[in-house]
Amino acid sequence: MAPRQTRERILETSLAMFNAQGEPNVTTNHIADELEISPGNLYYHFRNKEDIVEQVFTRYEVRMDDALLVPEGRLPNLEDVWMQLHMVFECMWDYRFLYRDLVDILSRNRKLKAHFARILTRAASSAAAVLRGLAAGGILRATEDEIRATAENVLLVATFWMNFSIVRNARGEVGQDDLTHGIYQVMLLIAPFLRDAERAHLNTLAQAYR
Amino acid sequence: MAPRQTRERILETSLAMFNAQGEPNVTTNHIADELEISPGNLYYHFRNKEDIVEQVFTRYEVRMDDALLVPEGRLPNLEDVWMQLHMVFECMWDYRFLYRDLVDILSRNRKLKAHFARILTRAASSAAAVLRGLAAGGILRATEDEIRATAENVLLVATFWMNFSIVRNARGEVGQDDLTHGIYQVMLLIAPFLRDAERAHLNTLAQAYR
DNA sequence: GTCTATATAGGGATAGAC
DNA sequence: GTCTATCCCTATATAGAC
Repeated sequence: MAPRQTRERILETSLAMFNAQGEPNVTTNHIADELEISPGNLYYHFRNKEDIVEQVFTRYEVRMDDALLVPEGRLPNLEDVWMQLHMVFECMWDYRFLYRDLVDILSRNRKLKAHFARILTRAASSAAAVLRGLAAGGILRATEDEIRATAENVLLVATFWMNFSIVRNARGEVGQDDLTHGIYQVMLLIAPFLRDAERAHLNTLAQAYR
Repeated sequence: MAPRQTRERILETSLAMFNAQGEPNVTTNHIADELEISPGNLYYHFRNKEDIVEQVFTRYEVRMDDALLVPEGRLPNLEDVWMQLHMVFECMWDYRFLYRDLVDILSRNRKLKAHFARILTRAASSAAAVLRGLAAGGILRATEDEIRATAENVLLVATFWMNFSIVRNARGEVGQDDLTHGIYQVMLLIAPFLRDAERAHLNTLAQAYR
């Protein structure tokens, strides 16, 4: 088979298996079995398991960098926030293995840790910029300190929302519904600072997910 | 050596090593080495590694159950919230290995998962009760929906604060200072609902940790 | 590019002597 | 209660044939 294709299949299957079973529970042999190729073949394409994780991470990084772009040239509105949260949460969902064992995965690999920290920094800037934009547009009222603290909480809630869902449900899997709930949960962080009309509207929407 | 003592030493050392290196990275052989006992001896006292984790978890559970007790017979004030957050965060710190790899640890053990879910449920009740108490005392103003959503975010931020700290600092360890920052971060979740005087006071205090 | 076969290492766990 | 010795199994990774 063409080299590109096998390499690509390994990456796709690895991602799927990491997401389904958790990265620590997926071995190179499991991946090879699933693809019906030999372990030796897998090691022809990648130096080791960590190499696979790194390549998958790189794709995640590109995707998340895109999701974090803030629309320029105009002030953001609540619809923009909504849209951006969807982009970000869908990216997190597609690479949920990373978030499931975030500390463990990053602790084994300095490069990944540095890159993830960079993404968090970008996300913090993005969140703060959007909040400032909302304030400038009169949609939101908050001091600079409140904006900074809220941006930090937005980051934290978004980053660990899926883990929270998994851990809270005594049984049962986490699905796309929980993601939507997470988006609302993030919106509710900024709700107290919204103009009355917008806050009332948001609270009505959020009823369905409490 | 008396059986109680060796068993006790195993539990203490395991906890220390789990916290320092992460539970997935600590093997039964490592624990035995550290204690300068034989692996066979360790297995005389515990059926397997999971048994050790369960026993350590039980102690965590007792401790957290205590920290989540809400003072009865009077309305809570902000000082109570402050104190309780300290109790809870110190407990989380002492058993931080559990939070570091929460999803992974719980996914391997249904019993632990059920117990942790129970603790989260208790914590949610506790948080909501305290917020309602603050509202009843006129310290805070929020609708029932806002209280519910805020309690959920309090839970999430508290549960994953340490992981967030670890992951955000590109390098360097997490220490007790970060814990204090986490407590402020939780307080800032409820700040928007506080009476003006209390909110101003809190924001002043929080300056040091932004 | 892919396979088979295998080397190496380590972790979990037990048997049986002391 | 503790130790030594050991077994089993799995995971990573490589060598060399095809």
